[in-house]
Amino acid sequence: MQPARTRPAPRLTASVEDYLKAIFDLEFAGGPAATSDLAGQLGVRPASVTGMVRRLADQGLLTHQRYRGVRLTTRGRHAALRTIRRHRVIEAYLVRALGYRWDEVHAEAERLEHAASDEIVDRMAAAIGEPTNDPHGAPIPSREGIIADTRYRTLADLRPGASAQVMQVSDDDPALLRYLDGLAIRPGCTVRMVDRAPFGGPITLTIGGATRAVGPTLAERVLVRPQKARAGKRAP
Amino acid sequence: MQPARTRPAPRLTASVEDYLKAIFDLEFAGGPAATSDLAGQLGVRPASVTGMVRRLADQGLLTHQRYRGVRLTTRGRHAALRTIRRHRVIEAYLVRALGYRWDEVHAEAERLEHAASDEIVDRMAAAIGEPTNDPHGAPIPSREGIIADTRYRTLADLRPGASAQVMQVSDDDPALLRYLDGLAIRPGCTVRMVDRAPFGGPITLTIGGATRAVGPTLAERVLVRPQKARAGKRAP
DNA sequence: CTTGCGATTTTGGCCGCCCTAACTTATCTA
DNA sequence: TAGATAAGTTAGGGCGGCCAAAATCGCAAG
Repeated sequence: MQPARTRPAPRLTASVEDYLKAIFDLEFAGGPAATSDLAGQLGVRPASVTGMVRRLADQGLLTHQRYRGVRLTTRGRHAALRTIRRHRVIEAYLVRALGYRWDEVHAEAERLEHAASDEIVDRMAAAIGEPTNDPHGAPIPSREGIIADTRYRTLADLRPGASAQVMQVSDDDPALLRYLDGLAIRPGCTVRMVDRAPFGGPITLTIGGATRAVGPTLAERVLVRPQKARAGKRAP
Repeated sequence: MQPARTRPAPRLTASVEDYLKAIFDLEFAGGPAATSDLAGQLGVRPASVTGMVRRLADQGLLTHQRYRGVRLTTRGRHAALRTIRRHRVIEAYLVRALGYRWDEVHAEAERLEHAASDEIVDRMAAAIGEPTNDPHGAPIPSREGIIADTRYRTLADLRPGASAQVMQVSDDDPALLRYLDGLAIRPGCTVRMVDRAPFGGPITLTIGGATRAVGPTLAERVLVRPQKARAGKRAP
């Protein structure tokens, strides 16, 4: 109600925060974010994206080259990281403090991230021991907006015989998460690629001694860090 | 994005929830809620209230008699009570689980109540032992929308010599809450009216053995339940 | 019964954010 | 090099939610 004197954080709308998050993700996946990709990610029409992009460019949150996509400015990136921090801390808190399952938290956090203050998010983080990653393995940006930008490979990239540690899984599909849980695929676990059939065929893995077959779409959604081959681990 | 098949809870906007809450409060304070009172409570212009009221009447959440104020329908009252439950559970949770002070929670809850699901609110309530009242003493509606409607008096109504138990204090002014805290006036404590000066003069009380003087505006914001006089309590 | 005043409503406008339909631009391929 | 196609943008609307200004109503006092 009162006009801000110094406007430290002009409080963006939920929609704006969603756009910035989506642009951040697309930029992370490589290059500038395209209008149609943004539209797909956000569930709106490309025309709506064009309109919003113009407003965000006016506010200095991103730069836009017509027909060439958008890039976040420093301000835009910081705003995106604040929202991402809120989202991921909330996810972690829901699991660790309120007993949610990892497949239930994304939707809830998607709404709470726009309403929760930085204050409450910091308190949540403190209450669960300042986690560095959300329940799906995604890194949590610091209060200052610094995020680990480690690049992982997907499970689908592993060569037969290679072992890897699962680092992160995609968080937005509850059914996928429940399925992964059943397979015991979760951040921190170790998997070994046994065989990869061509033409989108099944991928055979061992996870904790058990052998499982999964499809390529699932494998692409699991990020891993390959492990150095250790001679004599299993067959001396 | 998908059209709801059965629409169990059509998810109201934050603004609509605020209107319903405000109408509920005004109705509780007596009679139908007037346009200008609503405008004052919500911080908007009367013209805006008229417009919104028309929409809410169309949705069957309230009835409106032109120039005569509004009343909630059963549906509207239930929606209001769901929001109030969310608000008060969140306030209680912030204090009991995240270490907030009671003067800090109102503003935070005011935003979170519109984003939090009934699910998370129920989990919060369970985590802190299903509280029946929020930190300021206000009763928390049940999951089914039932709320205790006990009517209290204000501290200003007490006669000299009368004792009372503090039941509830108004929650929306942080400075008032901090001041009350300093006076040790909080729900559950016992106060005794010593003297009441006329013409808005000071009100003298004893609280836990200490004698304090407060103004009438403060006293009107403290709700109490008068106690039966017990002979020989202090002066046998 | 009339008049005046405060409360209420109507009117018209603005902004955010979304849509469809139609048009423009970039790029790829024949 | 000229389509064809995909991607992006413009134009024109709609709805929610707010506002100021103007018109209207209810009621009480004369």
